Amino acid sequence: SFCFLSSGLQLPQSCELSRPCCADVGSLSSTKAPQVIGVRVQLEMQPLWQQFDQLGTEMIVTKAGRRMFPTFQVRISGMDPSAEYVLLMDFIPVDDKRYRYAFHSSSWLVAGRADVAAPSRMHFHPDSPARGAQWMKQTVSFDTLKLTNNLLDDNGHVSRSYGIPRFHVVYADPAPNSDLNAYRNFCSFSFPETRFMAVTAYQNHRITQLKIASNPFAKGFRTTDPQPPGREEMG
Amino acid sequence: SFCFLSSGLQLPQSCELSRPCCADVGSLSSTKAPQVIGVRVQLEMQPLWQQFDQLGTEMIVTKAGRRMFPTFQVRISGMDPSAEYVLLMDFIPVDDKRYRYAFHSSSWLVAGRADVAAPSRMHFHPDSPARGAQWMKQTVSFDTLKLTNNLLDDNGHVSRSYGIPRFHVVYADPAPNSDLNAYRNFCSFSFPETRFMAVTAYQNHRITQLKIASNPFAKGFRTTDPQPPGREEMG
DNA sequence: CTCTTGACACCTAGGTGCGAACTT
DNA sequence: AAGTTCGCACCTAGGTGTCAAGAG
Repeated sequence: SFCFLSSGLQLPQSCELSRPCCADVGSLSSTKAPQVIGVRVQLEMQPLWQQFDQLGTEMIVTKAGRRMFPTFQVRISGMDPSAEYVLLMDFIPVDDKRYRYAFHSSSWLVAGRADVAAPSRMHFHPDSPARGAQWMKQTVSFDTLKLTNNLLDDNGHVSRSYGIPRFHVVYADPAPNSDLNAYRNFCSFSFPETRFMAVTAYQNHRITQLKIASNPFAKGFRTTDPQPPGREEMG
Repeated sequence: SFCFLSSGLQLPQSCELSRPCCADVGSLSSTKAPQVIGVRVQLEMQPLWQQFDQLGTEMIVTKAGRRMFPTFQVRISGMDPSAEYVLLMDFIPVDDKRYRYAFHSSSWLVAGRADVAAPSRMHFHPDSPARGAQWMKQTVSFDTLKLTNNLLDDNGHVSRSYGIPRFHVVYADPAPNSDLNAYRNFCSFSFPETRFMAVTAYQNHRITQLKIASNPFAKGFRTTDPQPPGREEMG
């Protein structure tokens, strides 16, 4: 019943979902450095993400910044344990449309064309840089990352647009002139179930209820009805 | 009235207080690397530290770990802005004695010899490593550092001993074989007013009152008497 | 009208000294 | 007796959705 869920949304062609994303630099130079070629990334809390995605995930954006929920967390393997990496996230638009929510049909409707999308800011993981062994040791969490109104562009027109997180693994090449081969030294990942609509207030009541049910910080809004076992505290 | 305050306590000779501390490696090889030779460190919250020191600072140590109050914070200058540094703290004994508190005279009395002091663990500043420009940009705070019973040795006999924080600036030398010249690449600092007695429970009631008056987390124990203006929230 | 902002009650998470209970 | 540990009430600091008010 959500138009954007059944419309076969396509991500930019340069990005193969949940697989290494090779920037569109031409086939001749698409070789990746050995430090990133084997990197594999697995999304954590995938069942929760899917649960949200089935309803049409909404994320609140505010001027001061609001955390994402669910939190973007990944498990990484295949790094060079002794090599240094920087981990980043940004957000890319899924389409160039803006939406409005039709309460009578409980669905999102196209409501015009989005502003020209300026590249979103890069969010460094606070532990960057660190060695591969450190990153692979445990789940990497972007729990302190905050979404703001200026997320995708500088016009403050982020909300009602549809986007998806992108995760970058950048090998910190110590070689001089390593910037000449910069495209070889990174690898990007996206997960389709993490796409979301940026909003300043929740539209879909079922999304609100799922947030309240699964985000510990929203426990104050839970009713006394016991949750189904195993579904609580998933964030 | 505190014996340890009037007894002319001396720090290890290898450490010149609040000045660069050259390890005792002999005069021939005492040259320091240019990245650390000019480093200057200034203690923050010095008036508060002095206020505590005049009463005889006590710091709670627990099994799980307890923060210091006042917090050890410094401002750094004279680093090479583009060089990488690691910042550390440890704790060194001021003497080899153990103490007990005599409530009738409100003073600490020598109560025996301390255990053989194993080297205390090193506490890395969580932002390490970082470039000099980053460290010098703002106050460097060790507010998350926690004192434990195993602080100075592994026998659990830390309390009732007298120690002082030591702060290390280590230049992360990228050169191969840099460990051969390791002594050249660091610089250590101590501040006499930061010395303290490690305790598992406060002994001097005036210390307790000053902690309550100045530590925001202890606000629940403050009486309704207004504090002298400018003395509150000093931590 | 649609959308955004800000104050608010209610949480999580964790830092305080207190005092009873415990250990030696 | 002396020293340590642990649960506790009371804080700080900050993450929730709600709802009224504001902005366009």
